[in-house]
Amino acid sequence: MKKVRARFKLWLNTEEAEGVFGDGKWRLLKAIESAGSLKAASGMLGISYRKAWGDLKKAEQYLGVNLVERERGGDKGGRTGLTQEGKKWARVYGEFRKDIEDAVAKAHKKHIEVLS
Amino acid sequence: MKKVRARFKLWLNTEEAEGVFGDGKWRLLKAIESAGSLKAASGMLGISYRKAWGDLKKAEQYLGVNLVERERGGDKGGRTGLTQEGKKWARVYGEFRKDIEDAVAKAHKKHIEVLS
DNA sequence: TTACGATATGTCGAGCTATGCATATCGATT
DNA sequence: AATCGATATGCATAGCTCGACATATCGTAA
Repeated sequence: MKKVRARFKLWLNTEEAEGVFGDGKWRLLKAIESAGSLKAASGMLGISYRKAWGDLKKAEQYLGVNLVERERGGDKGGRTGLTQEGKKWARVYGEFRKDIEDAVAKAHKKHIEVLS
Repeated sequence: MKKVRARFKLWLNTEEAEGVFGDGKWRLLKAIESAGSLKAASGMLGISYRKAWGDLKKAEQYLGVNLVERERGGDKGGRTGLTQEGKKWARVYGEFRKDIEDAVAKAHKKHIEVLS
């Protein structure tokens, strides 16, 4: 048997929609926080602005939470930053995800590695 | 904030290929075990025979393990059942997955539900 | 008031995955 | 040897997601 590594994907659903939050949107929030704009954030993550914008809209719409505050115009064109709610979501989801990451590593050692 | 449920996806990679085993292939093994044939198993799972066959081939090829024993011909046309290795994989992966499922439920309670 | 750069949003096409369909092969039973 | 139903496998198509492209809008500073 060859050596295998475990991978996982984590996300949140509401009754109306699937994938309203997950690793991608979590990374997006963190990137927005450090970059100060949606455009810069999408560039950092290597995804299209179009997708980043759509992801953000979906998350806010279906969670029913304002994650970011947006400003249009101005000499810098505009900006996007996290609201308090957005910061909370970034932090809480990060902790949630970390717990799962640890659990996967632990379970992999316990169950899968012993097969080798 | 609306009510959210956590979902996850789990899979295994080798150095050569991604997704060589995971929930889908695990369910396939279990279905083969109870159905006694690949055709019946794919029907049970609501996936095409073509996909079930490809998934099985991929898993065996990249794990380097014979998961099933196949028989062609005969009055019943043929059959497919699990090898000892296949049964072990079905069991071990099931336990692995269960640990993660529990961890996700627990972490969801701990981190996400409190946001409501 | 003009210019600039980011937000906002629709649309078409590319890439990937699964499905449907077609065919070939196999072998115990009749 | 003829049959039957499952395995084995290629290919063309449908469906879906994401990205590229195209605009429109906004508001401060020069």
